[in-house]
Amino acid sequence: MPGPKRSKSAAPKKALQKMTPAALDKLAVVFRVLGDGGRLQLLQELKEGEKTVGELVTLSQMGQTVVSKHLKLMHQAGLLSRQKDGVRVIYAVSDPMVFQLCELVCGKLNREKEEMQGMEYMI
Amino acid sequence: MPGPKRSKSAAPKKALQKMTPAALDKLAVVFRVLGDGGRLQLLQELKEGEKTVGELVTLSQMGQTVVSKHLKLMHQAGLLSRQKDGVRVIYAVSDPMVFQLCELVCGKLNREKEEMQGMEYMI
DNA sequence: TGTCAATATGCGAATATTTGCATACTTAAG
DNA sequence: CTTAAGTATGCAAATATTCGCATATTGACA
Repeated sequence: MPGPKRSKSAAPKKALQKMTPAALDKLAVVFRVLGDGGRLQLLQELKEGEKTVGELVTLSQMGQTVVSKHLKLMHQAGLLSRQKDGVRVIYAVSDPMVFQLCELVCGKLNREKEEMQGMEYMI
Repeated sequence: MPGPKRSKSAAPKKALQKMTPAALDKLAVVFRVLGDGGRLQLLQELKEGEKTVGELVTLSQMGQTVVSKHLKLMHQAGLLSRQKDGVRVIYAVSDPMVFQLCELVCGKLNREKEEMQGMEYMI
């Protein structure tokens, strides 16, 4: 019996409603869509305002096909709105929440970076 | 020339510092780690407090190997802390920010769901 | 030292994602 | 109707991720 250093009962306190696996999967989909540098770059460009696919291709230096597919994915995930203007298609961020998400994570990453300052002599 | 319905200049307003592709990739990694239902389930269990690998295996119904790997990934991403207790290993959420992230996204998903209410007769 | 429990890791199969070419679709204009 | 610009899509190759078995590692204890 590996030492009783830690009580076995793990706080069955509140019985807070847990999300079902299906709900967690939907949540995961959104995170996965954000989990690509190229898509984050497009979001960054769209932060300044709505843009057409062509404008995003120019700005991002990515191929037209790839940009189109990234935009489609983000639109399907509900992150972007889509509006046709003649032959062009204008995409825009549909909910600024995405930027809050990025800021939260960036904040954490920056905090981690700071913790590393002055540790140049670490083994 | 497809109609000038929309001005060509796309607001070169603020020149707000954009993140480099490398920085965006680091951001993307964190989102990707959150982009898996199994890992979100583990985070959900860990919300109640630190737990050992074995406890998480029991709670999550996932295989030991998979749980161990998910935990390793989240630890590498800086989401979990890791502490040994004899032969056991105790994991805990290292920054409650992850729950803010989940709540933000869940909020959006729920808003979308509500918008769908009363649309039973949609085509 | 030998054994057992808890956790981690190497490896391969299954699966999913990303990318880009070629091409199809759509709309405006001649 | 034909053309051209802008965007989307089918497909296949490259790449990455997930999963689980078998096995290695670690620590406690006899």
